[in-house]
Amino acid sequence: MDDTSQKIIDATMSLIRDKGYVATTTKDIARLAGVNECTLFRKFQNKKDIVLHGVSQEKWRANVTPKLFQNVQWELEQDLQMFMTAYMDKITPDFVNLSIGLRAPQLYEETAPLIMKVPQAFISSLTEYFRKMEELGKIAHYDFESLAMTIFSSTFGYTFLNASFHQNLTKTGREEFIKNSVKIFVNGISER
Amino acid sequence: MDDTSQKIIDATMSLIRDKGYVATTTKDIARLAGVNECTLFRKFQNKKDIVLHGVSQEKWRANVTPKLFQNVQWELEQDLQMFMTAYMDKITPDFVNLSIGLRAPQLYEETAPLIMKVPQAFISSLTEYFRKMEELGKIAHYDFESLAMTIFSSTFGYTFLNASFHQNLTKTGREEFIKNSVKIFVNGISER
DNA sequence: ATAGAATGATAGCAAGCACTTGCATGGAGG
DNA sequence: CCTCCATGCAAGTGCTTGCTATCATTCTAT
Repeated sequence: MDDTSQKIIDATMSLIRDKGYVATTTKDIARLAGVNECTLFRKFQNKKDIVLHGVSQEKWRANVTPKLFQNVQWELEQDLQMFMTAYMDKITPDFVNLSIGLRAPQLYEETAPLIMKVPQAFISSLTEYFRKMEELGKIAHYDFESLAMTIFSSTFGYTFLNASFHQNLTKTGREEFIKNSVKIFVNGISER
Repeated sequence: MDDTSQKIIDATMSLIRDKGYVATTTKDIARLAGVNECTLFRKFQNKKDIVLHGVSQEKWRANVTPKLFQNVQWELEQDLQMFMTAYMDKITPDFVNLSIGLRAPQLYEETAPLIMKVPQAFISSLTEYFRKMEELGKIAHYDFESLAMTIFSSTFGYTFLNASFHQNLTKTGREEFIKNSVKIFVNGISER
């Protein structure tokens, strides 16, 4: 990937994050990238092509892989905190807004599978983690998929709400939210 | 509101839900509403004006008011289930998609406050509910705002994920999700 | 029955859109 | 020094956009 192409991709993705795909014009892109408009079409077939190159890049892609779940200590509270922190590190407000900006009918078919990968990876890995924790005798049996969905929903929900409404919705900061939520989850599935 | 204007508003809001504000053209609107394009501009000042009339209508607005929280039984598990069920009844996938379709820079200033009202109402009412439950001696003291945020995040997260990915993300159905989540929350804040 | 209001049909406006063409320029490598 | 490739520049393509103007038609209320 030459330098000019990369500048074009970066400009495109930034604009989509801020204004959405349809509202992002090729003139905008050229201006922000600091290149002539016709250069876009020398490097890429069309506007959509730029985006598809963008979403295929590591840089513009959240990298939530099962690898993230290998670094566990088999201690429920610590591990859950680590999972949530890792998710929020990867899924920044910028990334959330980019994902929404990509929600155009013209792109949906190609980009939706990519966007969906992150939640899927998180949920299935978390479910698998719980299964192993049960094997190790550290937690009781449970509907682990439903539990993973509860934990992921709240992690995702907080991330999204924060990206959309900044700090206007709650005073609860990120670390505080994670600590308190994890405590509830841990306590919530413990036997009495 | 005369019939023609209402048809125009309905068509506009449906299209925004499906394609987003920028991708929705006035020709699209006229076709779907079954009226001539120039009629749009006889009834409304411009395209944006149609949307602003739309979002001010009960019909195109989720009605999550504190009233919803008056119908409580002061029984934690039942009440939380009722809150989550009521939220998901109001915030349908259609409404979620509409909210995202309204996220255009041209509209943001005017529509964002309206969209933000729903989470704000939910969180503050829930926090208030917990305070009263403490007064009644039904639950122990806690950081209630943080707790409300955890519960709202997971409710919102599930709703949003469901609207975006349909059933491709989890097999956990709505009732099951609510029941299991509430159990964890209730158990999670109980003393042992 | 008739006036007045609402709507349709048609045409068109300027502006903006994604995208193209032809040619000039500049810088790197042999 | 020359060649070649990447890029800039200016102009322009056909099409779509939001929006308007004019006039004909239909509906409604008295």
